[in-house]
Amino acid sequence: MNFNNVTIKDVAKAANVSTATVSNVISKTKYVSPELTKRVKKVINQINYKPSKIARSLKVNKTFYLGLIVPDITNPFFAEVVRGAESVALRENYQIFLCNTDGNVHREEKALKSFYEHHVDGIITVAPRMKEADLEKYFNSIPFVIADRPLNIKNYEANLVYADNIKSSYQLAKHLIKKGHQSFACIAGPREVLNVQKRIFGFSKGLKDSGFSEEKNVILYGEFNYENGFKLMNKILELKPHPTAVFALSDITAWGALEAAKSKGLKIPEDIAIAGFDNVYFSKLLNPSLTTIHQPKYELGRVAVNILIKKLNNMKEGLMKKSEIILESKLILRNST
Amino acid sequence: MNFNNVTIKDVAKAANVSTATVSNVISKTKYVSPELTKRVKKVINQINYKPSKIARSLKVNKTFYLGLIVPDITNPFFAEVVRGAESVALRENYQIFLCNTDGNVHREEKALKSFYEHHVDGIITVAPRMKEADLEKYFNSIPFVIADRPLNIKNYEANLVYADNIKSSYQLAKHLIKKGHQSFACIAGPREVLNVQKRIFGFSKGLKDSGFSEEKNVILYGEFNYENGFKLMNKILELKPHPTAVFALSDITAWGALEAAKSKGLKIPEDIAIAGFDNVYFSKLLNPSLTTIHQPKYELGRVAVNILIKKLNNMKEGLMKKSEIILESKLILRNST
DNA sequence: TTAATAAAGTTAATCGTTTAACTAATCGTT
DNA sequence: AACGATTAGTTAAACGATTAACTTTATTAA
Repeated sequence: MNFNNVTIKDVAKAANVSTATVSNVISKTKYVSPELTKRVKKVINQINYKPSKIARSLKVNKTFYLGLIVPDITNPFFAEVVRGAESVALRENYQIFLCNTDGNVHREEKALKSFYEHHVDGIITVAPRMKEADLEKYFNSIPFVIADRPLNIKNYEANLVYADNIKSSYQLAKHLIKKGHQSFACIAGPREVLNVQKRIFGFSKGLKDSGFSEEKNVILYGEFNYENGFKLMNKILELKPHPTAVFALSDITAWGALEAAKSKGLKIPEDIAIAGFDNVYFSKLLNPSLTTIHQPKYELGRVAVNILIKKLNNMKEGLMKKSEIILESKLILRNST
Repeated sequence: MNFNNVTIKDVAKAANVSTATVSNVISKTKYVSPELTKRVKKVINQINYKPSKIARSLKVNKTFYLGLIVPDITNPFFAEVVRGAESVALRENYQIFLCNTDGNVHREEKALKSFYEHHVDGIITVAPRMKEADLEKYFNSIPFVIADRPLNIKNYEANLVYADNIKSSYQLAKHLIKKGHQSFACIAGPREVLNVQKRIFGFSKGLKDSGFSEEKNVILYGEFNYENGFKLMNKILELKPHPTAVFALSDITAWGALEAAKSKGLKIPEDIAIAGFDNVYFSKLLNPSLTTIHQPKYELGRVAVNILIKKLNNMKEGLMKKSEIILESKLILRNST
């Protein structure tokens, strides 16, 4: 690998052909005789010519770049989504631009603008926080897939992928009831997040169907992080008598909750049961291991990019239909409940 | 944001000026009269013109892309490095291409080639596994920073950043000795990794300086992951009598080791002490919390990109000097030892 | 008054590809 | 033999910016 910029003209000159022929040898879009093909290929190897993707992008108006926006790669949930996304992007010869936003709407907008100016072919955004109306502006103007945010598809020409929130939350409620619990709490994420609303909905429905009234379920909202899990669990424990089963709507908040309970000397699951959501890799290593709801994270990334690329390939035919893919989630019973 | 491709020509036509003037208004490289400036800016806003970075890249031969290669973003250690890298890249208006390699040399090469063809301005590679001679080919031909791999700088014109391995490993040995341990084991990473060699070196030196012979320290090599920590800890426990203090050379292997010991019914740190390396966020949440050596991960990423960009800016002046920055690491005592 | 200089724009070449339009040679038919 | 069709290659115009070289007009100095 040398870095002197050899161009297609150098190849053409050395092989004594036109640049068009070199281009055709490389892209195989037109027949070139074996002799010329051989000659050109030989020169390409000799002078180590690598076509400039920048120049190509400019000409054909396609970059093979994908923009990927996530809240925080440090969160193992999103890290796995990214790996999934990357796996199919690489297979299809797309390169990924990554941006972290920490759930900050302003930074989401900045990332989108930047991607736009860099002429990415498409964008996938994971768990975006911006308002639906703002989001809509973008996905109406550039190929776009929204992962992990269950919009009401009826209202939008959007392409969505997310895991089912309701069914498994419902199952979790049933499971906790079967274990004999009578009073419950949820450590939710931010109130406006649709995933949160759906998980709460499923869980509440499970309780209601077993005859528990709404007062039997304390719901506290906050950010999806460890500190918040810790803090809100302490709030819950101040209630007398306190709920005996806690549903944290993400694993990392569940970890915080677990730690808070342990530091107060409570035994888990005997004194209080705790469940999470996501089934992040390390949740099974906790002590006690965490009951949680598995989300197919890698798959989420995979599917998102798949849809996006399918969309890009269909653009010629003018297709840009809406779509909604709901992946299966699954209740995983472990020792914390 | 609309996606009809308005170009500089459209602006020029609408404002009744030349494209050169438009360009000068935007880049401020030449004086343009207030009247024209105003007219041009107005048009730019009206038709929502965004300059094509692709076209610009082609012309000025600079992309403002940076390639970032990491083994696995799912590993919280690398995730933090990436965040650090991103923070300064964004500040300096660079976009980051991300590639995961799972420590696979072949995929490292593929990523490098791909970055090269995409005309990234520079590459930072975190903990690369390829042979030094191969690595050298690349960092001699494209602006390059190697993070988290302590080459012997005397032999190379390389730019390095990594955290000190030796001193803190030495301190850990001393700490374990003070706790009364007499026989030791290391669950190392792959034998050929320089970080591994240095950590082992520091740890061994600590033992030797206190009069322990080499036979008192069992060293087992393997990959840096949870499963391997689990497996090798089981091997260690088969020894009779088994070592009472174990140094796992990364936190995630330490977690595996911890779990293996616990599942055999051993009490930690009473029956066996375990320490890790990295101080990944979640290590303090384990039960017991993990004694470990803190690496400034975010800082590692920050510094790497800083050096790279400094290098890019100095390229005009022909500067491409070697450099080596060793960040401080720090022993963190917790409950597992 | 006039030549030289400076100021404010414009023109057009350029970056490295792709590709439509063209040319020249060959082939097949009648 | 002559015509059109096919084949295999070349030429040159894009793509959308930047920028050196140029033009035109205004300003200055002697």
